Amino acid sequence: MNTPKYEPKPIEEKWQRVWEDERTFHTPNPPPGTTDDTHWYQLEMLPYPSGDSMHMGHVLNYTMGDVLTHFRRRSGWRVLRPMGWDAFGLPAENAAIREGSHPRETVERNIVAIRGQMKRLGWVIDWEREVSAHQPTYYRWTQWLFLKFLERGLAYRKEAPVNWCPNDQTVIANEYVVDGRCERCGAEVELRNMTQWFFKITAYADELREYELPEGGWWPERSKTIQRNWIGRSEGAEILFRVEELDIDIPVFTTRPDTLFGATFFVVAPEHAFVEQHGNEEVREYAKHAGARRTEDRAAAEAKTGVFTGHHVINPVNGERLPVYVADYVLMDYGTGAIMAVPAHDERDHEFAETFGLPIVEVINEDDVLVSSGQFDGLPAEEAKRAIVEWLREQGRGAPAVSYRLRDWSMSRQRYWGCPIPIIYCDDCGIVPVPEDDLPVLLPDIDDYLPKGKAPLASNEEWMRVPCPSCGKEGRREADTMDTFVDSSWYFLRYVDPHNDQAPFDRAAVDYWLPVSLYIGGIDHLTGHLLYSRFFVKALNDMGMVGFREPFARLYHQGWVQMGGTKMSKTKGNVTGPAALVDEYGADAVRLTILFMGPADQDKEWTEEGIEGVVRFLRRLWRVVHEVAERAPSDWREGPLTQRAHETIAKVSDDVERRIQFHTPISAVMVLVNELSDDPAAPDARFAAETAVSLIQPYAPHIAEELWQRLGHERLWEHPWPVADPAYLKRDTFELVVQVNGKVRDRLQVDATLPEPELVELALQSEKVRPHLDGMQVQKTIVVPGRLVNLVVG
RNA sequence: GCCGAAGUGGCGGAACUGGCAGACGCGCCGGACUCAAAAUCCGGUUCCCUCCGGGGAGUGUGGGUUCGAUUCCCACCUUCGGCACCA
Repeated sequence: MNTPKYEPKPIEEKWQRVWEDERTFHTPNPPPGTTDDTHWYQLEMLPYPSGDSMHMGHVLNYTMGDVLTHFRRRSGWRVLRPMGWDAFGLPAENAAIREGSHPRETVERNIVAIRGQMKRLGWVIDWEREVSAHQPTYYRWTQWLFLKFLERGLAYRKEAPVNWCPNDQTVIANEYVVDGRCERCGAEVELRNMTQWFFKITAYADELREYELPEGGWWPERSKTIQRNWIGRSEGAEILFRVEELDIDIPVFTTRPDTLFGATFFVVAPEHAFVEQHGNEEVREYAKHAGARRTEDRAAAEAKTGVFTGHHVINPVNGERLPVYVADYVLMDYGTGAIMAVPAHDERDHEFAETFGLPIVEVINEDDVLVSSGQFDGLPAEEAKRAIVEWLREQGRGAPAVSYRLRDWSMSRQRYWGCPIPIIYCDDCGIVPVPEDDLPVLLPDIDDYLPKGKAPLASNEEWMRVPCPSCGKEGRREADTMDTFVDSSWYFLRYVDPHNDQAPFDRAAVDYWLPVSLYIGGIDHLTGHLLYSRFFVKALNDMGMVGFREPFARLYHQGWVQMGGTKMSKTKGNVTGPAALVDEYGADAVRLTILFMGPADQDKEWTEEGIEGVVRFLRRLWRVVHEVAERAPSDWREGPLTQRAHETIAKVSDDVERRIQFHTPISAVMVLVNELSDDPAAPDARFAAETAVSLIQPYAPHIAEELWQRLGHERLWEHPWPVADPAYLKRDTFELVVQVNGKVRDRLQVDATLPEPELVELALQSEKVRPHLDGMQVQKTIVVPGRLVNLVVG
């Protein structure tokens, strides 16, 4: 027998050429009006082309999606599996700056390189649907959607304290400030008051806390909890406090209206308008310094600081005059930026009161009942909350209110490489949207795009000057660009209808495919991209543009592939790519290795050692299949491998489909191949070999296709996924475990049809069991049919 | 501080619904083939004791429920993640 050597490269190139020539992985949309429940939209988060190669984290992510895609396709489903590029934004622009080229050149070169690697890995991707955020055919519709949000009041401009990254020289969103630092570059962010565009994501705060998933959909509980933590909902009341001498009201938000009688002073945040309008020089001086500090630093301060403003407010519930302080422990961006201070029942207020010698009045006793609270005395605190708010409402001094931690999404960027915001400013007409027919507002090519603390586009006079669409007088363009996360908040809709030049997408097509059946991506995007996308879809649904309210029916987070204990990423520089490994061992081996490393949702340390075992397995599979092709009979007769093969089909199918688990199916096929190699001439060896090849195909499609051909067949990629015959999953005999007092004493091969009393009888007679029964009474017998007998003795 | 997840051989991990702990793979040990090596194949590999029949212990720690617990409950330890001067 002379089995040829397994050489992956020519085999992989051969089949990749076939798939490319035949457009094997192109999935056209079904004819309009098609309804079926056997379609699947498989999506993994799209990559940033900020470098010219992938790392092993990408390989894990996309290979998982690939296995699922093959599995669903062969199970008879119509599967959409696209790919695109998150090409705008800081990472790409910074990469271009580093290498001194234009961002467009950098990303387009990187896209070519990464696309080549993806094809070399043999992934099932419908390249005819490829989109990239930086192409005018795409960002035209990003701009169009922005205008729709503007019409609905969901995009707006305001001056507000925003996070400024001094290194990247742009505003960044709250969601991408981590521990007070820029998520991209690690620089400490500063708070700056700036006029910016925002998306009103807070309008959907409550809805985003709920998950309106379709039937069969699921999100990990952990993911939902993290999003809910981020949104942060507190129920309470808004209460008006009057400054008599100024004839103004200052609202506060509190979760503890029951403690209103215990308020002994009042505090506004340094950034509060009251300070600017009514503060004396000392107050404003304090506020200026305190307000410039980051929240993290304020929280870390050893002692409470503040200044009395000289003003007083009236407590609406008892008419007491409370001194108004400005203090930096009150934050402008939560609640109303002002608080009623109840030192007896709030730690921070207590600390402040101690420092400044302010009175402390207890209004709730140990039984959680109100005291010293006028007509509310004796009420349990929970009841008092409602009663006091109701009383305030009657007086016109308060109302129930809900406060969120979530802030509106600040989306203007003072950088060049992004989607232009389609707005024109006119001295007479104000903020004027660019008419739809004039879209896209093209991003001009400029030589000097370096960040300089203000939008680089602003210095391009020719581009900036434009007639006002409303009155025709000269206006000026918005020079900021959009946050990259705007681009990626709707890309999954564009894939469905990527070449549409009349609309961002066709509603019928989108309603057919969406929500995404399974979305795979890193958990780090939970409070950013994933929240933004859900907001977009809910808003689009309210605008009648899509027929669903959640973009992603199921969500799966792959674990980090780490090196040296930290996540592989370009910023950290600890990156290993697949290219060299693919050259040396082949794409199939790399695909198997990354999935065989362990549960896909767990973090893992990358090591090349694992690839050896996988390569051994592939060589063994190769050899055994050749032996089978040569020696096994071509007609099938049942043998011991038949049952094993059916068991493997059941195991692999269930793991992939229901459990979304990828490493145990590989083990199962290894077991089958190991047994097959013991007897490659068995009467059912051919069936076992075909089964092994068929089951490993989603993981290792090239070698599987080649071996399938050598077994005399064609086109495994469209061959129906095997189905386990239940008749073979039942065993005629089983191994009966015999326990005495819970300890295993014997294992007996017994007929599966034996009734329980006979199983007990066999157990009692076992040579290995009898010594353990000596001088003992059998008090109880437990029989688990098909498994074990436990004799309880004493 | 609040909320959540996870702890199993030398290593990655398996055991899905309370029923054989350690599948599969790595590594290691021994053997075959070879002048030799690589590759490949075969056998062994949780720990302790052993008269080689077997016996005992064992899934972070301590308790509990149960005939039976890696799995369920309670407490604790460790690690990781989210939120945190959020009123």
